[in-house]
Amino acid sequence: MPGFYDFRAIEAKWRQKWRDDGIFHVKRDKSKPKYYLLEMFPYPSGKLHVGHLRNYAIGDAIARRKRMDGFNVLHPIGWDSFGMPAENAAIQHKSHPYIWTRNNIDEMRRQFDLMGISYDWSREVATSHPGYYRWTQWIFARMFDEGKAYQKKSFVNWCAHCHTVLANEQVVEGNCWRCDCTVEQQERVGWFLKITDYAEDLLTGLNELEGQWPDRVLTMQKNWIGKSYGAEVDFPIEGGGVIKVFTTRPDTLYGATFMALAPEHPLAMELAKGTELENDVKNFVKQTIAQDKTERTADGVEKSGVFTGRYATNPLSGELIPIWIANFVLIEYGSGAIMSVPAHDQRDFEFATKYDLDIKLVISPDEESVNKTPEQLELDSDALVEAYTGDGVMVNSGPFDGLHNREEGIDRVVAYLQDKGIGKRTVNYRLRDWGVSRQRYWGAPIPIVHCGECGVVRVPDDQLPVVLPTDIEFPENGLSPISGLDSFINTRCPKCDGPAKRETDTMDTFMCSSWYFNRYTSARCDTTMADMEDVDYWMPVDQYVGGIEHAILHLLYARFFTRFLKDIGAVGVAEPFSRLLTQGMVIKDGAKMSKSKGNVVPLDDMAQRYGSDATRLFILFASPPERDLEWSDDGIDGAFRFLGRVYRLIDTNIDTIRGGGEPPEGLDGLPGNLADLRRTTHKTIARVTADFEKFHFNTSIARIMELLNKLTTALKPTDDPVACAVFREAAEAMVVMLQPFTPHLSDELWERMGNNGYVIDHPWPKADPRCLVEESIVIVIQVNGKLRGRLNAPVDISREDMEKMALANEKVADFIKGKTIQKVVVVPGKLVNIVAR
RNA sequence: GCCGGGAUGGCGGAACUGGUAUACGCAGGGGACUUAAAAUCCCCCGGCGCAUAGCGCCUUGCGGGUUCGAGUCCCGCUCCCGGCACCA
Repeated sequence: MPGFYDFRAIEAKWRQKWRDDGIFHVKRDKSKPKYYLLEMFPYPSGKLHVGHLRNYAIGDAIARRKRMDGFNVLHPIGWDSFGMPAENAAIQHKSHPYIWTRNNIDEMRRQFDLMGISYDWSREVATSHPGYYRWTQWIFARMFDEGKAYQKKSFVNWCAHCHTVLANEQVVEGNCWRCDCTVEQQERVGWFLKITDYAEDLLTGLNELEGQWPDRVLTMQKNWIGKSYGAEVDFPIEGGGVIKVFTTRPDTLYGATFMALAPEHPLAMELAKGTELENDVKNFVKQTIAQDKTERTADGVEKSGVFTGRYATNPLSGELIPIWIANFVLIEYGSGAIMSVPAHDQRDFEFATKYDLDIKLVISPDEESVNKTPEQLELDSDALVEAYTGDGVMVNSGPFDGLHNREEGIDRVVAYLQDKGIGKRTVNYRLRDWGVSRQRYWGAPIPIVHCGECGVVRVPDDQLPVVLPTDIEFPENGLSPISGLDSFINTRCPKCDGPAKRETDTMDTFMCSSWYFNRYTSARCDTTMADMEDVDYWMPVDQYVGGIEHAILHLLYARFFTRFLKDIGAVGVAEPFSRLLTQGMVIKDGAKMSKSKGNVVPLDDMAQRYGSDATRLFILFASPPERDLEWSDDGIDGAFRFLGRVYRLIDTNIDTIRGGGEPPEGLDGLPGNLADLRRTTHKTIARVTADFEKFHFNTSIARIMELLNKLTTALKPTDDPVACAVFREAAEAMVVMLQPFTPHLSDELWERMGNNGYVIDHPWPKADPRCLVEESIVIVIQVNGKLRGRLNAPVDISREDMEKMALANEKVADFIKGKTIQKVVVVPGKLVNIVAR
């Protein structure tokens, strides 16, 4: 049946051809500029829905377009296939995570292929494959050797439901990022990566990403790293020892009237030992630590504390100040101890008021305060109803009195401390080391052996990978199956060959995803993590596409890994992702589309009803990429109708189109209607090209729809070779520009129009400036800024003529009747505004 | 509380650098084709008013301002979304 858009047959046919010809298979080729386009690889959770598709449809459009621009495009895909859902599903179905994962990967691979995404499947990786995690372990080993991976006992985030430790980045508002359960603090031994060694570098690196990454991602990372400038100061404890504090306000040191330790601080219990307050302290510490962190740090929670019975000396004023333990002091920030300046810090103020501690004003907004007596200043302190956190003149501060706190005070106090050897200028970061031990099974084993003789020994490179045993059973108690698996645990020490035990914790899966983009450059390399020549050719990723939810997690970790890998010479770049696009969520019925919400639209259904092309087209048309997208079942109908119209128009006029050769140059000599069509064709090319550059796919598609509307009215059966040529040019431009969105249909129509090869290998069309020339222009006429008429005028009309034409206009006359013309504004080639009052 | 982002027809969304607001699509209405329906094609479609082939007024969350002219710039609000939040 002519004109019937048989998308099922068309899509199957072209996918087969692409596969047979291996057209997405790329090789390193130094004669061509490279372009590395990457979408964040998925966790293989099962069936894909249209919400998932968005990420890949955006990436594919860019990858296809770049190839048309002559780039050697690397567009790979793989699977972030270690992780808890597989393990949980396996436990539930009495199966094995390996089976579950493999089945899901097979299913998702099929669906990606069904969508016609231009992946080079020969580079597919799966993080749970020993050929991959061998190199994750290898990187861990390098980190161990460089002192960047270490073991320590500390308070860690524990999710009882998931039965594992979580990194700080994986705790969202006190809850587990996966299961949303409350996270508790537990003291445990675990492995950490020294991401803090890179804090400064990760921060300054953000500068070069400005304009290339979304601002909000940069801001979020900056806040997360949380750099602050200040000083480290030693406070001697009466009776021996010192307490180190970090402060951003050395200028207020004279006002420090007490100290406060975090309950977890090692000195907390020790100081109270032997005093009559020992029991109170013990109770308070126990109670506070037991409290979960959200509760303890929640908004409006009252500050509370307990006196240790001990004193320290304020190193500047020489006064003895009491040492307290306070719930609002955090062990993980700074040194876990603070100097408290109630007059100038709101928290300290509240605490001091509650426990009746001294408040000493040392910064005054009022210049005259310098001349006040100590008694008067004391009265001022008593009069405070809240902390004064602003700037001013230093008072009550010995030799520093009279200095402006910020302009001079901070520097002078720090210089003094440094001089006396009791403090120094320093910066402090909020970023903590990354805890990577997981007490779960389905992850890469940490390549470490514990030997009674040699201690902690890393597994030598030639014994990697440490294979995750697959012949396991899940114990009832929720523990990892390998934690009690003797055949795995018992081994020999690589150093002394004595009996030793394997580490049974596995790695955080974010480690697996922190370097995968390197692996794609030489996915089957078995001598190293990635072949150096390939990494050098392909890295960095030119355009990364993914969800905003990884603004900190994955994107920060990957930046850290890349810096480390550069330091050891394994990669050549420090920043892995030159440009980042974060796509919005797909919303249905007011909520993010997700399996757990039960509002998913399965991809298979859409492919079956409308085809892959229509599904891809709609998801790119409905909203610009960065914004959220409201899924509409009716909307996809429209996309499908549009493709049907494209198909029908070309199919039913195929002879006319095929009759056209190269159109003549420019617009000269073309009859009006053809000149008009040709102008539209080239204008559309110009606009689609520009919009695509900015990834405004929605408007790109809208322009192509306009071209179709125009061509539908213009295209008539004819033998005239010139007309045929103009029709053909329009039809081809449309089909070629649709290729990044609807590749199957484009190739089909391209072939029918008598062309060889694939559209993706055809260059993106160029707008010919000679075809953009307008015959006449519309001049807008306004009176007092209001639209009163439009006129056709020659393109080269002069300002004077524009003004004359406007004033001669009847409508204008009506509106200026009885008024005086005060001014005439002429915008050449655009508009005339007559100001009459 | 602090830091971002946003608010445009019934809906998703357009609008270059301050210069024709509502492109494109959806939904809706009317018509053609058909025995009928689907599909397709054509027309209409922000609101109000009137002397209704037309004309006028109003309209981009609210209130001001700058300007010949503001969806766009400035000031002050409201609401929504996201991030951070006792960070010393």
